[in-house]
Amino acid sequence: MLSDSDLPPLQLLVVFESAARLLSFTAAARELGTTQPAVSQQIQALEASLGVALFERVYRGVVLTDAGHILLKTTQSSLRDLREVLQKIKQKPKSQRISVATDFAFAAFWLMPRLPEFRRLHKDIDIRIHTSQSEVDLASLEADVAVLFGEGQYQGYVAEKLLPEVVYPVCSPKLYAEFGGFPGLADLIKAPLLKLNADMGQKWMDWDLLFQLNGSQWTPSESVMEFDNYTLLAQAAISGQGIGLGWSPLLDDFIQSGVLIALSEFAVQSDHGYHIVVSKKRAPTASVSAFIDWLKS
Amino acid sequence: MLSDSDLPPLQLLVVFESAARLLSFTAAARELGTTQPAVSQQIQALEASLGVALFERVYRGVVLTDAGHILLKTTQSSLRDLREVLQKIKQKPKSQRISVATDFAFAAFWLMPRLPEFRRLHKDIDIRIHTSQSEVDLASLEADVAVLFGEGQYQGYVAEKLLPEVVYPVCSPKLYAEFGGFPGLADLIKAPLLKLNADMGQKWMDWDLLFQLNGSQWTPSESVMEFDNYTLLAQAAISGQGIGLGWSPLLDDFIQSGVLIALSEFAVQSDHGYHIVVSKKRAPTASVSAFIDWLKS
DNA sequence: CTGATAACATAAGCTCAGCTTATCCCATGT
DNA sequence: ACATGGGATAAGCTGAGCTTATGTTATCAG
Repeated sequence: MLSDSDLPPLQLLVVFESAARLLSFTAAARELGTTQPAVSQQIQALEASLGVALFERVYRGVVLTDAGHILLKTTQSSLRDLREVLQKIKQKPKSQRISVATDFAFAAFWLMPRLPEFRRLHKDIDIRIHTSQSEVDLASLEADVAVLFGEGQYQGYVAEKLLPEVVYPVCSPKLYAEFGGFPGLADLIKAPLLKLNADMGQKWMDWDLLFQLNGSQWTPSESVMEFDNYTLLAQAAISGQGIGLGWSPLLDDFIQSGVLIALSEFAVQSDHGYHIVVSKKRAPTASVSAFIDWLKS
Repeated sequence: MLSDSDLPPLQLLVVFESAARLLSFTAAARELGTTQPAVSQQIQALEASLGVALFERVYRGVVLTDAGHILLKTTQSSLRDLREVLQKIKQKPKSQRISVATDFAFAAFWLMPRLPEFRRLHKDIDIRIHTSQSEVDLASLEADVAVLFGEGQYQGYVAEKLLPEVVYPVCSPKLYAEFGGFPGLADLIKAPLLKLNADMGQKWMDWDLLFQLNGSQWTPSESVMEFDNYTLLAQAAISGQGIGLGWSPLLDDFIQSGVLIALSEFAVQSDHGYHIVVSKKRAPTASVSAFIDWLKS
């Protein structure tokens, strides 16, 4: 239904509005950076397409007809509205706010503690974080960038390794002292072990694999506490309820501050890790690139 | 302050609105009667001029960005407003209402009695009459057409003779009977004479000139009543207060109905008269031409 | 009264914006 | 693996929209 067959070239309305406001084709030409004959011909073209006189030519200028007055009123308001919305759009670049998708653990232990630094460096960039306990669904999520744990293979996306998966047992200093340390792997199972349920689809390192990679065989400890949520597991470890698996660099801050002790001699590494993932369909904006550079630093 | 340097070419907004509504450049091209590459390039030009992406290109089409949504809303309302006002202007041609300038006498005695007939013949034409007792000031009056008494010379205007000045004494049948008729000019001055003051700038026939044109010399009657307004003079004649000068065809209706008696043997004609006067600056519209044709009939 | 001035109208010529055709690329569906 | 749809891009053409030049008219000033 809406089509331009019933509209004259709209640029003619811009010229009309200027001439009608200034009541002079010569003045309009000056304002529009063109010439009087151009304005004269364009007004003529507009009047011809409408079949209505918009101006009455008088000595040294023009005056508006009734039809001209009516058209001026609407044209001025429409042009004003359009100018305002175009100005609004230009002032709010799409790249000013970026959305980041990641899992809960990375968001909680790594990103959130460090985000103030990014914000200090980039005051004009607003970060919105989408987190999920389960595997992030990239297809339905329109994030600008994702930081995901895994192998780094996502169809339609480019993934770049950010952090390798380095895992080691961690416990509180209190528990460590209570058991007199853990010189060997076999000593670990004397204490309660904190286990993350891996049935959420996440390919996380677990105790079984850690023992294998350390050249030993995992035998279930008599006391194993299971968690669905890594943050709860970490809290349990901090409060001395058992030994958990710590992922570098998620728990680095706790280890550095002495809240947790890393049993680094049992550290293992896999080919998994956290990756920066962006869509192949969109070149990253300047803001997204700035965020990615900061992640890598 | 308002200038087009801050507006993109507005035709781009027409193309944008179609593509945004249909969410497809190909469909927009069909609607606008052009081709998909043209639409693609125009949208790109618009996005480049704004520095903002308005569409996200997806499989088999496009979706709007936030900025695109904002722009669509305003563009649709502005285009709708403009379409409506342009339609309104086209439907109400300026030529539907015409303004006629004339003097009071012509308006009162000739035009107004006949106007219903014109209206019956032209139901779509609205007449607006501007009258004046003094000489009509054409320069400041923006009438479409004027009917003026005079010689027919007006700078910047085309004048066409409508009615010659034919003047004769008139009186009421009562007065005529009271004086037993007026066989000769000399008999006229036995009765009171009604005189129009000519100091208004109007070049009207007066008693002096009428006597001269009848080969006699005007000697003031003992009883002369003067009037500034011809309608009052006519009323005085009708009510039997004296003999007045009647202008054909202004008083034709009264003579025909017997309200007044024309002393036709003393009728004179000058080179003055009523003229149809139109501006050289404007070709008459169809309505004005219809009115002029009707005047002549 | 004459000449100057301002401003719109018109004519003719030039040029590049806006269109076209052709082709490429990609995602999806069968 | 092939077909299809739809946006992106390149290259070429043309006429809309501009320019310069000139004509016309009304008004003003000397």
